[in-house]
Amino acid sequence: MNLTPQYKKMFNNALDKSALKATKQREHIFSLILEKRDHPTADEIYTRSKVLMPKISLATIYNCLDTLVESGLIKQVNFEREPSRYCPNLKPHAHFLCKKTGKIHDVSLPLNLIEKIKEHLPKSFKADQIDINFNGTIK
Amino acid sequence: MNLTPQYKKMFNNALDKSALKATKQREHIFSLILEKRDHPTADEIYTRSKVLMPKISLATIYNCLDTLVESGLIKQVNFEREPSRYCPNLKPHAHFLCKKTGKIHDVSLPLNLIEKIKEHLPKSFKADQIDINFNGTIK
DNA sequence: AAATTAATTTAGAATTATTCTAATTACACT
DNA sequence: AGTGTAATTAGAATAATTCTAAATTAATTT
Repeated sequence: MNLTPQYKKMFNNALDKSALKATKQREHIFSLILEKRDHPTADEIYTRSKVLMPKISLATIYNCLDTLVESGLIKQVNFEREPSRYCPNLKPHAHFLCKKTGKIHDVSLPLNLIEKIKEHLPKSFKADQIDINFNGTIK
Repeated sequence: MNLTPQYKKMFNNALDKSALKATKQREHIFSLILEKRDHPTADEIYTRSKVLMPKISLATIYNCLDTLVESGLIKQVNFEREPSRYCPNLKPHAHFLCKKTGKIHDVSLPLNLIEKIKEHLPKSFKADQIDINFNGTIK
């Protein structure tokens, strides 16, 4: 529940820019995602949130996660039919899901590689977002 | 419900290799996905299947789709929290979801570009699959 | 600082996609 | 044709997410 001054500033700016309010719940959830960078699901975030904020509701978790994604503070990660996960890494990167452990790992990618992939889009396609997801195992 | 001889052979081989049986339902669903290459959901496939096979059940649709994916005849495509979609294009390609129309488009990619992306994985990461998904709009 | 207003949170119900269960049917092999 | 195992089926169950409507709160105005 304690954002560093930089993150606090980032948090306020991002919400301000999207005309969203800085609430205790949003800040708490953002800080939890920053703290343990393990791509938690909404339900895991719900459990962690209740430690310090026992009255928070699951609907609020979903609402807050949506607004944090919308304001660009976190990213939503989706693998197949699994529940959505959330990630505070805003640098260009891919995700790797290990079948054995079920854990997701960030794989950083150079921006110019991502640009290169985008070059294969037809001219009329304007991409807002690109998701690169690997499935496999880690020895 | 009529596969060309090539696809029929491909269908039988793929199921054989995985020790799965060639059933009317599996063949029907495979042929529907090949026929209208529009990335349908399980529910859309259910509706289309019932035209010629009115007694087919939704559970069978899910079962068959899973076995077709498992045997490598089709690919499963997932975008965010939307229902899974299915794609018969087995060439290396990405998917582009247009926000305006909700339609998914194939974007073919050279194999060597995909190899290049994989080079960024740590040595111990063995990728079985890579999904590249764009979100955006088409003018 | 109190009042206002619109956004946010909340609990619980509702929805949606998907999976499970247990009985029936059909494929592939002899 | 008969046998054994895998697949299909209808319907119930589950899991993740969204919706609803009332209560609360943040930010703004007085």
